Amino acid sequence: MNTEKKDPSSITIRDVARKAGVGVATVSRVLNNSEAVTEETRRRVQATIAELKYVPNPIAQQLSTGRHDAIAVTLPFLTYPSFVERLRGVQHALASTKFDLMLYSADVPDNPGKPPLPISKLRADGVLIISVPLDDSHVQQFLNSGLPVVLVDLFHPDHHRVFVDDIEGGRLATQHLVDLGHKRIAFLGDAFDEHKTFQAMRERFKGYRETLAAAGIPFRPEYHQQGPHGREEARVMAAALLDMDKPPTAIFAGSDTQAIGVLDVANERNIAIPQELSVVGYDGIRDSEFLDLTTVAQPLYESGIAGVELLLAILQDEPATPQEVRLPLALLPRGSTAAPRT
Amino acid sequence: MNTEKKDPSSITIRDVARKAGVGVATVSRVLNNSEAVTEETRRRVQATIAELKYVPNPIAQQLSTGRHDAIAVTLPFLTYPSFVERLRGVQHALASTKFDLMLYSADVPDNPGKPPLPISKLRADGVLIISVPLDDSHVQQFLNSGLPVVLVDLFHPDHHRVFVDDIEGGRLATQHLVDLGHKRIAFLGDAFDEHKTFQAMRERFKGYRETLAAAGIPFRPEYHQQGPHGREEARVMAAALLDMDKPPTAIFAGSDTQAIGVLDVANERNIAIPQELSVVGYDGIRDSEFLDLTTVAQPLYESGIAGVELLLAILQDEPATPQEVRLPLALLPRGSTAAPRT
DNA sequence: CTGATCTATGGAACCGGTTCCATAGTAACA
DNA sequence: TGTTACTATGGAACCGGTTCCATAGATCAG
Repeated sequence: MNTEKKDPSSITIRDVARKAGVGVATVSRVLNNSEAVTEETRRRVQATIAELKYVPNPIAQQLSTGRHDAIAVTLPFLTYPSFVERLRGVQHALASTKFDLMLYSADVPDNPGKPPLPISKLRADGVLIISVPLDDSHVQQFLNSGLPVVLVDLFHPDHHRVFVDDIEGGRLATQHLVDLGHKRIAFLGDAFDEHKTFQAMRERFKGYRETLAAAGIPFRPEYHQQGPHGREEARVMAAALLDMDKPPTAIFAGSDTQAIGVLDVANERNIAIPQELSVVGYDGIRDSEFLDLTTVAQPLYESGIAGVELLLAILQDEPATPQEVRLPLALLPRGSTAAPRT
Repeated sequence: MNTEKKDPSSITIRDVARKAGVGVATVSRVLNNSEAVTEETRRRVQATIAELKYVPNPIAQQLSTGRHDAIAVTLPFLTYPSFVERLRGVQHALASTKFDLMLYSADVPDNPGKPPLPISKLRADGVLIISVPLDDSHVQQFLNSGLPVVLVDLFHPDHHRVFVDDIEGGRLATQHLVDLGHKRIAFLGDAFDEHKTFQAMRERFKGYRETLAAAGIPFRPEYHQQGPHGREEARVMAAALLDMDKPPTAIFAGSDTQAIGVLDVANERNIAIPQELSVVGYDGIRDSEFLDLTTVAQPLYESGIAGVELLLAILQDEPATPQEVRLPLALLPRGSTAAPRT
């Protein structure tokens, strides 16, 4: 529909070869500075390249080499700050490489159940899957495709991954509250899903229960609220907790977003934080600092960087066994937690 | 370095042609369901394709058609919610098309002055530039490259764009404060830069001054604070305003992020909002709702959608003159503004 | 019934690189 | 000085599609 575009870069490698009086193979060698080319011919070719303002066509390079020089990144729709923060890390890490970043959203509004990406037509050398709960059939597709995959914030035994120890994180948060003297500690988080790769919430909960048990505090099922992720949804769950006859004196929320929902409710009801209610979040997003929220900080930005680095390493070596990179967690005690009133 | 990858998709169009007993041209015709192919041969070819699980190699398609089936999106590093919101719109709009999304960050920490993207090696059919202040030399490069470009939240006379009327937005915010009876109205925003395509802040300021003038309120230069963007930076500017002998009774912040910085300071100093100080923001990010911040809402998500739609339309038609799509603004009066105390 | 027109189809060129392989020229060795 | 082993280089095949162009067979008009 458009035959004669303005094409300043329609100069091909053959034009360069002809003008420089060499063969195309030699030009190609100069471009990839491979093998031995006489210093003199190299200079001549380079001069011609500069003169003609020749730029190699990346698509042709891809076709003949089989490489794409691109990484596909899938992550949930960018509604939560933690995903964005991870993506920033990915972007940063990729910026200093030759790889481009192809972004795929796993969950487009129109099409909630859609498989994250059409693997067969993926034009990338590797895939980074961040926080997208995949079910087994998708995981299998990736394994079959032979495309290198790195999971971030996800777990599957057959895949490389970058992770934090969420059980430990659950312990850190809960132990902090126990240490402050709390006995009535609630957990507010996402609903669990057995069949998915996203297990973080389950593990945080596990750490919570272990710590309660170790402290000799019985687990009270009514103190465990679970529901869809989101600030609004968290408000509803927090309200349910605070409406109880014996409301908790501390709430451990599975994410900062949810913790902020708890703070909203406390604010509405004039419940003093931390005097009347202690709140701990999880993630360490930027807002947690502004809100003076005690939280278990995980290296979000760094996880993006680590994911890229791991993927690039795998692209080179193709290791036989799944590689794992563990990132550290840190409890950041801030103003939203204190000893309970006695 | 890796000669024999597992290659389930190493079946080529010629394999299909041979097996189906037709020519490659016919297979190609079936793939692109172009021209006339007998219903019978079509079926036979399709059966063979299914049987062999043949998937066309996208790179080869790109090479021969010259298309990329990808859109490059450049935007500032994802530090502010408004950029993310726009990106979400882009992502959503692209999801229902055949186009992939290649993400480029204009401002990588390591490399602040770096040109947004290496145009020559851009593997995309078009470019969407969102909120990235470009200087003229970059704009020129794009124009020379012949690559279709759409600007979102930016202005340049030679480029297509999606925009809001920021002068009008400045008027809306200021008029709202004037109508409430304020006389001492400050403006707090980014520093201007003549040579860039990002002119929004200047225009909001222009709307502010026009409205003041129309209301017969003299402009007081000391009520105009400008500095780098950011919540923290806004706190400093807000503090300067509130430290004055005759502090403003209302502050119009050029963005919600900056307005939130103002609220921070008010909160620290126990200045009652809106009784002692009215605050108006700009953008309508999600947090503005939670914070009950009066703001001039612009359609951020929709701007991403509109940008993609405009770009795709241009890809088809290549219109001779720059196209413009204007999106509406709306003042959302909320709890952060009220009449001044007399 | 025959020549003209149309339709479905196949072969081959093409997109623009990379790389295998053959070769001419030179260096090294005996 | 003759033979061998390199080295630098060019030609051509190749990656896997799309599409131009030629052709065989079918259809139609006179």
